[in-house]
Parts: sequence; C-alpha cells; structure tokens
Amino acid sequence: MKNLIEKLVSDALAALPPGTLGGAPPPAPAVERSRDTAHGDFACSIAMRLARSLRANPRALAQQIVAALPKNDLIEKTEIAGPGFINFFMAPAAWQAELLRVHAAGRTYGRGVSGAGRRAIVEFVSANPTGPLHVGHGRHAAYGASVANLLEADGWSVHREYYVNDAGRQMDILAASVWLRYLELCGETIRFPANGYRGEYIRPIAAALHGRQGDAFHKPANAVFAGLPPDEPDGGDKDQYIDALIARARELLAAGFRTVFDAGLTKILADIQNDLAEFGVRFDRWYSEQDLGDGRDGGPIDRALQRLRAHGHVFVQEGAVWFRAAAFGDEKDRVVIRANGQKTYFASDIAYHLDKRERGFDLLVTILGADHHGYVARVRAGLAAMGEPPESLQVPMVQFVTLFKGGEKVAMGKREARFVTLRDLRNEVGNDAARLIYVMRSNDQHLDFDLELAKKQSNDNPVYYVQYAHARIASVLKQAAERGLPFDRESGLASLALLADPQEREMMREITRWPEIIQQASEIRAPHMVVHYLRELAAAFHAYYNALPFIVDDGALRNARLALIVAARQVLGNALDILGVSAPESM
RNA sequence: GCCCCGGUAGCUCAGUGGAUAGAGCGGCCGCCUCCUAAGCGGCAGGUCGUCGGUUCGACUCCGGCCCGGGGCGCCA
Repeated sequence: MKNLIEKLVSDALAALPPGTLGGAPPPAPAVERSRDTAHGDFACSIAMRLARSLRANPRALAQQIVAALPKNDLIEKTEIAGPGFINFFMAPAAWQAELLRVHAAGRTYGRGVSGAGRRAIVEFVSANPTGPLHVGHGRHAAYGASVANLLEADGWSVHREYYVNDAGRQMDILAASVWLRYLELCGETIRFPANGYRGEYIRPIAAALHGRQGDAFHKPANAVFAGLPPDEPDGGDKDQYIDALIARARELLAAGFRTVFDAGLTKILADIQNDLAEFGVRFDRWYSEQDLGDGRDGGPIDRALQRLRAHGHVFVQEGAVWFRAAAFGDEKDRVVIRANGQKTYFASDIAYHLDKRERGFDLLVTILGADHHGYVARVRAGLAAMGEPPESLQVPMVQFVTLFKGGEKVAMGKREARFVTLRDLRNEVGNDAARLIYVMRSNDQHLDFDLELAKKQSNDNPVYYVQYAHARIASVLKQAAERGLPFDRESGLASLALLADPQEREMMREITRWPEIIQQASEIRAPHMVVHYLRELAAAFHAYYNALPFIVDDGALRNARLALIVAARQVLGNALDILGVSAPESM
C-alpha cells in the first residue's frame, strides 16, 4: 500500500516540468505512515526535502507535486499541511483491496523483494563445542534465526550456518578435561586443573568413553602429573599448566588422544545440535573449522594466504607472518602465522569469510557477541586486501543477557559450571516465551530476561498477549460454526465495504503495515520491530473484540467482520512465524 | 589512552531528519446475564544524560563533556 503512494509520488516527480528539480536525479519519495490520522493515512515530506537544494518554497513545490500526481481511485484526497507535508487519505476501496490481497496471499502476505536474486549467508551462534549452550547463546540463536527469516521474507536466498570451532586449544583443553574425568573412573585420584572444564556434563562423556574403551587410556596419575609446572593454586600459571598437561596427554595417549578428543567433540556438538533443533533453530550447514585446513594444504586458509601474498599484503617479522591490516583500516597489523608455525585465529576468520565469498554469497551476515566488536575492522581489512568488497560483511552485535528471577539476578559464569543452560531455560519458560522475549529488545540493548515474567499468563507477558489474540480469532470462528453460521469467505470479501467503524479502520491500518514491517526490519536486521508490531496488531484486535460483536445476524456484515479478523489472524501467524513462535488455535 | 554499545515516564524499553515524543509494567478510576477478563476503556506521569553546532525542522546528524556496560594478545 505504501509502495503505491511511493510510486505515485515518483511518477509525479518524473512528470514535473523539466528543470523543476534542477536536473538532479529523482530522490526517494520519502513516504511514511502518518502518526496522527488527522494527517491522513500516509505523509510525504519530499517537498520539504527538495526545497532546500532547490531553494524553493516547500508548500509551493508540494502544490506542483500534487498537481502532477497521477489520478488514482484508491486515493480519496490529498492535502498540503504544515510546513509542506503532502498528506494522503486513502479511499475505503484501498483498504478493501489490501485485505483481498491478504486473503489471496495467505502465508506469503507481506513478503518483499529487496533481496530478490541475491544470496545471503547468516552465520550465528557458532559457540565453541566445549560445553552446553547457555542463555546468552539462546539470544544469538533466536536473533539469528529471526534475522535469517526476515531476510528470506524480503526476497533473499538465505543460507544459515554454524561455524564449529572444533580445532584449537580450547578443544584440547576439553579433551584433557574428559581424560581426567576418565582417569577418575579408572580409580585415579586427580587434582583438576584451574583452567579445565569442570562442568558436570564432562562426567557422562568420560563415563561413555570408559564404557566403550574400558581402561584402554588409563595411565597412572603420577605419570600424568610428573614434572608439570605448578598450576595456579600453587602459584603457577594456569595457562602454562594446562598446555603442559595437554602435551603430556598427547605424549602418553599418542593416537588415543584423538579418540578422547572426538568423544568430547562428538557428544557436545550433538547436544548443541539437538538443543537448537528443539528450539526451532535450523542450520543448512555446520561448518567445521577443521575444513579450513592448516595453511599448507590448498584449503581456505592456504588460499587466503596466497591471495594476501599475491597482493603483497604480508610480511615476515620475528619469525611470524603478518598481514598489513593497518593499510586497510585496522588499527594495527596482525599475525596470521605464528612463529611456531601455527595459524592464528584471525587467519581462520579471514579464510572462512573468503570461503563464504567463494561460495557465492553477496551478503555475509555474521552475528557476534558485543565483546567481539574488535573483530569487524580486522576481517573487513582482510576481505579488502583479498580483493573482496568489505561492505559485503555485516556484523550485528548481540549484547549480553542477564537472567532475573523476580527482582533477583541469577548468577552465571561458565568455567565454574554455575551457568544456566539454554535447555534449562527452555524447560523453565517454554520455547515460545524464550524465542519472543529474546528478540523483544533491540540486539544492541542489554537484555534483562525475567523468568517469572516469561511464565506469567497475563498482559505483562507479550507472548501470551499476542498468542491470545490469535487463539481468540480461531475461537470466534469456531463459535460461529457451532452456531451454524460458518465463515463464508466469498460473502465476507464481497462485503468489506460494510467495515467502517473506527476499530475496523484501525484494524485495516495495522494489518496492512505488515509488508512495511518486513521490509524495514529486514533492512536493519531488527526482529524486535516485529515484536512491537505484533503487540500493536494484537492490541487493535483486542480493542475491536471488546467494541463490536462479530457473530451478528446480518450475514454480510458478519462475514465481512470475520474476513477482517481472519486477515488479522493470517498476519499474526505470519509474523509469529518469522520469530519462530507458535500461533495456537486455542489457549 | 583508543574503540564499540547504551543513557527517553517510577521500572523495562520503542522511536533508522518530520507535525502535539509512544508502549508495556507499576499507581489511581471504571467495564464480564454478551464471540475466552490470558481482555478492554480512562486518568496521572517527560528540561529525551549534558553543553554547543548543522537544518525550514533534531530524541534522531556532528563535536565536547558526564555516567553505565563491553573490548583493545603470536588467547579463543
């Protein structure tokens, strides 16, 4: 509907006498919904915007534009108001036509074409498989899934990906942690390292390993710990200690280290996959970091380094290979291959993003925690240096989540194993409440997640408020059918002209905003806009419900009203679907 | 020190240059012989952190400052 006005304004601008716009390219039409219905349904501020550069009187310019507007029956009238707004008042037929569109399009109503013909990859969560997902990851999952859905709804071809960080030191620490728990099962008494993963979830992994392998990996504790540097509690360095312990594990276990390593990785990754699937968050690919290669095998890291070398953007210093990141907007140069010959995490990052480009994605959306913001300039620099457009990478940041129980903060913290898992949270409040509350706030706003509010069955809880609207509509239709007055869509759609009450006009205004919400929310990756919209649409419905009866004797009026609320139900369902929240038929 | 995010009603937050700054909660006052009261209506509540600038117009853009959170490794 808004795009109709935009089209009319654009046509009017094009139809103005040559020279009126000073030869400049035609500007965007600048049409928006009027906040106050006294100002019509849509307002256009183009005259004021143009007046500056043209040094013209905005109201006079507005006059010219209005005069040039193509005739259209769906516009009841236009008026020029205030400093130069052009206000559009839609004819009832315009709303009716849009309602017909809702009924005809059904599940596809609202879809846009901004991304048509283009491919986007959305990478999100990507938590290290060293333990179960916690409540922070849940926000990433809910946000990323919703953003991906929004992009898809706006015409993009979307690929959802989880980067599995299954190589590197953290995974070695996991393997060592599993092994130590395993040794306990073999009867050894061990002191757990300060930097190990001490969560309870390690024990069943060790137990399963022990069940399969028996004592095959059993080494006496004194052989394991002999000659290691002191751990932190003994005045040593916890990192040096754990690294030495890992080296010892590799030495004692030889090929068995890999078995222990994989036992941890496999179990934890499966748990994460299962958790996310249960949460309704699906991925097209779980991209293994191991697939990036080691920099010498023709894999992505190798290819990235070759590209950088080919463009002359690397140098060697103190035995390490450096990338001239500072020449590409980063604050300093970065090491890609350490003096010990190992790739850095950064090398993996740029290689992975090059790989995404090589796979043909136009838009790379990488969702990260707010603590990773330093990463953006680096990876963009890498892309630029490799000859890829840096602006193809977009990195929405998700701020932290704080759990509350009533007024009390719930303590979290990972290594100490006190954290609340995503699974715990889901079991506590349900997927729907979790999904919606996670994306209710802007992603760059800290989120206070109140467990009690999420479970409350009242207006305070936006989940129930919105779902209740959907269920109520289903209930009305059921009631009508039970009274022998089932909804007759054909009659309803033919009688839409009967809908003239203020609440009905408000309903139509809200329902028809949905395409605009998708377009805008997708553009700025802001699923919270969908939540706000849902509340507003639900509020319009609840007000309508209280103001007027739907199941009336007059068949034409009854079916028209039912057609209206069925349209509302459709849009509520479509919007909930974007967020991965269910749309119940009854509550 | 540098970088990122935030500062809007008592609380939690919308508002990506437009007209009189909004919502939910909380507070107060009302509405169920009638389609689900998990609902609706009304009232009260604001120097949009602060100082300056840009503009026809600034909560929105720019600069300074204050406050809160986070980040600045050949860690992941």
